[in-house]
Order: sequence, then C-alpha cells, then structure tokens
Amino acid sequence: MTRASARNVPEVTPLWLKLSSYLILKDEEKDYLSDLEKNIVRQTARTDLLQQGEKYRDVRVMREGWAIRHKALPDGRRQVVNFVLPGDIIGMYSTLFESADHSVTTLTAVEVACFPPERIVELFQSFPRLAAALAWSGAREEAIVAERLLSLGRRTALERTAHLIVELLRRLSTVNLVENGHFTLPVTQEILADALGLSIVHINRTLRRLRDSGLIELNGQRITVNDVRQLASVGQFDELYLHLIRAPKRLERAFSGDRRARSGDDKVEGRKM
Amino acid sequence: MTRASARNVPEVTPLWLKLSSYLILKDEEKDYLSDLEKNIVRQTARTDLLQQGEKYRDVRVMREGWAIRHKALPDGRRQVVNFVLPGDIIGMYSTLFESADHSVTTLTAVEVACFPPERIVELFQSFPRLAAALAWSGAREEAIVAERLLSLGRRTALERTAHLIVELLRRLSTVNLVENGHFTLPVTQEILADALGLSIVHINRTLRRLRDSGLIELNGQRITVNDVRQLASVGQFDELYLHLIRAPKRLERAFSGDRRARSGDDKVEGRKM
DNA sequence: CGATGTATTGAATACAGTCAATAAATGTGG
DNA sequence: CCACATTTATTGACTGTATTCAATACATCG
Repeated sequence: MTRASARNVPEVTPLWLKLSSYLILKDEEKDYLSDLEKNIVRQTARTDLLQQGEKYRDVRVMREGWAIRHKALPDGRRQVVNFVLPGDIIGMYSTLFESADHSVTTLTAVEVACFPPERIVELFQSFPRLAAALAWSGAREEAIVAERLLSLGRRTALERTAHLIVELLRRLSTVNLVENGHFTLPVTQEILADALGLSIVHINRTLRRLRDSGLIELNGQRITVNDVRQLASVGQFDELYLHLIRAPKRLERAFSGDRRARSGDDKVEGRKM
Repeated sequence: MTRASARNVPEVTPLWLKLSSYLILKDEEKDYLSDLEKNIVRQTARTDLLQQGEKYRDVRVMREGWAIRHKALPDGRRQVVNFVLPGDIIGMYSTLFESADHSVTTLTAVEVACFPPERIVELFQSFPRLAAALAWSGAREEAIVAERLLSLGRRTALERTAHLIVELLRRLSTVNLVENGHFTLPVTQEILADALGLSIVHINRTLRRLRDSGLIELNGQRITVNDVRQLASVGQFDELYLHLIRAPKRLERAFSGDRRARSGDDKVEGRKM
C-alpha cells in the first residue's frame, strides 16, 4: 500500500473500479490502465459508436454514460443484446473479426477512451494479471447475455423486468453509480422493450405492476429499488452469473510465481507428459 | 506445404478443422493442438460434463458427439444456451471464474479431450496465432448466443426454428458433418423447445409446418434441408454473425512481423505516446 | 408554444401455452 | 424375440399472456 510519492496517482476510472472488484491492482497496472484511457473522445446521445456490418476499428472503454449493444432484423425488429455501462469495454476482440455483427448506440452523452486493438495483445504479453482481469470482464459479459437468454426464453414479462433491474443495480454498484438503492436509468420504455423482447405497451404495464406493488419507484430517469431482495426473488435472480467474486485462488497462485514459468506448476503435478 | 517426413502427421480433429477455417495452421501449431487433445475421455449420452454451481476443472474439447450448455431456474424451467458441437471448447476461460453458472450435458455418447486451464495461458504465450484462433472461436460463441437472443426476443416460432436449423447446418459444415444437406440432429423436441424458448407442443407444430412446406425432411434423427436459401430466408438468417471469414489482414500482418514487436507497429503511426 | 417523442390506458386479437388423449418409438427384462 | 414400460411425438380443444390497434395524456425541445 506504500505509494511512491513521486508517482502521478492515476484517476480512479470505472474500468479501474470494475477490475478492482476482481483482483487487487498493482500500481504499475493502474498506470498502464490509466495510459490506455488517455485518448478520450466524447459523443452525444443517440449516436452510433459502431454500426452493424461496419469494419471494426478501435477498442473503446466506456468512461461515462450509457450505450446499448443491439442487433436488428431486416424488417426493423430490434433486440438489445446488452447495456454498455461505465467500465465496460466495446469490441475487445474486434481484431479477430472482419466486421461487426451488431451496433452500439449511445443513450446519453458519453465519454469513451479509444485505443488500437494491438494494445490488447501488448497487454496480454506484458501485464498478464490485467489481461486476466480483462478476460474475466469479457467472459462475464457473455454470462450476462446468456442469462438474458434465459430471461427471454423462460421468464415471464414481470420476472424479466425485475431481473433486469436487479442486474443493472448490481452492475452499477460495482462502479459506484448506485446510492441508497436508486440510480439513473437513461432509457425509454421502447429500449426496455427491445432489451426484454416485449412490446412497448406490455413493458409499460409491467412497470406499472412493479410500481403498484411498491417494489420500485420511477421518477423520470431516476429509479429507486425499495426492496432488492423481493425484486430479486420476483426475477428469480441468481447471484452466480455475475461472477462477482474475487479471482479464484488458483489464478492468484499462477500469478505469484515466476512469470515465465507459471504455465507449468499446476499442470505437472496432475499429469505426466 | 512440404512436410517433414520424420514428423508424425497429427490426426485431423474437428477443432483442427474449425480453426483452419479461420487461419492456415502451421505444422508446429497442429502438433501443439494434437498434444492438447491427447488426454481423451469418453462419456455416455445424457450425463453431465459440468453442473451449474460446481467448481470449474479442466478445459474440454468436444471431439465427437453433441452436448448442450443450459441454465435452469429454481422451478425447473430450462433454457438451452447453446449446442456444443464437435470442435467446440467447453470452459475455455474457466480459470477466471470460481464456479459454473450453467450446466453442460451430453446428448449423445461423446469423446472429449481434457487439459488443465494453465495450458491456455501457455498457449497464449507460445503460440499467439493459435491463441488468436481460439479467442476467435470463443468470441464467435458469444456472437452465436447474442444471435439466439435476437431469435428469442424478436423472431416468431417459425423463424426461430428455421434459423436454428440453418445455424446448425453452417456450424456442422465447418467440421465436415453435413453431407448433401442432411445431418444428424440428436435432439428431442423438448430440447429444441428449451433452446428456442417454446413449448414442446409448439415446436412440434412448427416443425410440422416446416415439413409440410417441404423445406426440411425429418427421419428419426436425420434431418434433410431441401432448400437452404429459402430456409435461411424464413429464418432471416444473417451470415455475418458466424464470422466465417478468414482472419482479417491486420491480424495476419501482426503475426508476420517480429513476435515481440508486433504490438507497436500500427499503434505508433496513429498517435504519439 | 406548436411539434415531436414518450408514456399510458382500453379494447380486440393472436401467437403460443396448457391440458389431455393417443400414437409411435425406444428400451428392458424375461 | 416378444411383452411391458417409458420416453417421445402428435394432434385437438381451450386458455392466457403478450401483441396490435387506437386514442389520449404528458414531456421535452427547439
């Protein structure tokens, strides 16, 4: 915890906060993260950060504001795949694909950091702990999408809606954007509908039910969750999928040893090759 | 294409085939893959490869047979997140999580290769091209789940079903498991229902409609797709999301240069740091 | 202060679910 | 190899959740 006094203490960004919930970052890692987020771009609400079919470019880190990742059918029907919140990364593996199969559109004015995808590779080589944390965050995103799939496939409208609210609460908590159970929800009911696979009208009715039951309150873009436990219960919320636990011991162990040799230790004891 | 005569020519596995659709593997990479798949385990149909809540163990490669990745609600409702086909990897990033948020259950007798997750790290360090190919395959899985989310959210029962059949056809084609438009579909209608967020009864009726329209034929576990184009059209199938194109040029370029320096080249020209 | 986008509610409709009964297929033990 | 049991598939009738259509209220913004 000793901090070199000469060192420029880097700003605490949402990404920093999020990764810190997974493992304790070292100063050099914080510095590298800080450097990654150096190139900052601002964009207004309801503009595209990425368009379906477009060639991928930079990797981006959401620093402030909300966006949605969504896919559309030729006839205009649309599905919101996920919400992009502060601390989330856009197009981490973009180098691997030729073109995007989804769009990303801002819901609010946003502040994003941009860097070339080559830096991800660099990071995997030079900062394996950071790389693991980023990979964790990426894999967790997949888990979130899978959980939403469970919602759309098997939860009722009420359950889905309750579930989404709890999910957002949890995710925003990690980056300090929840205060006393309330947070800003900068979405129209149309967007909620597209996220939950429902019609606008039905989302409206469902929110009404949640409000009438006293579980939530809505004032403009401010949502207050009065009873998280009960809301989570309505949504059949399973804490497991957000993987909000620190890096497993075996991972820490892997990083504690010699950096070059870390692939060998566990392996050899289990099998001979 | 010259092959060292002394070299043990490795078996062509589904994973090998799949990755080859993305980039042309070098002999040393083939050898490494072959070594990864050395430890082979067989398991009968309808047994678990992984259970929700369980601690993660080995990484597995499906060599033969089918499985499903699925999540369940406390009351028993179930959602199949994805089908695990030959060449697919189970739990690639498993080290990063404490416990599994989903189960994996075999549909047929399967043959899987097991290896400790540390080898993924090893591979990222020693075989970056292979690592990229694996990361591609992982990111593609996410894309498949996202596309299924679009299905459940915004496609009708008929569209969903048609879409899934085309998806399976495409994925199985990559690993040479489709012949003349027909392939083995080792699933009950209950599993299809759980994959598509429908009831068993409704899947049955939907399949009937597809058969009556002559688009597909079903004989036991053998399905024949008579008109892929039309079926794809019914399912609003978008070729984009499977990312069935070779590694983008910038990736190849990155690998062609000096291994240690490859993070720098593109980066510097765009910005100064 | 109109204009557009968003929210809300009622009424009619539809797609998909549930219940139920039967048929077909698959598996098991004698 | 057959008889029985179980799982899976199929179809009809009825129900219900969510959609669509429509009208109105409310909000936000230039």
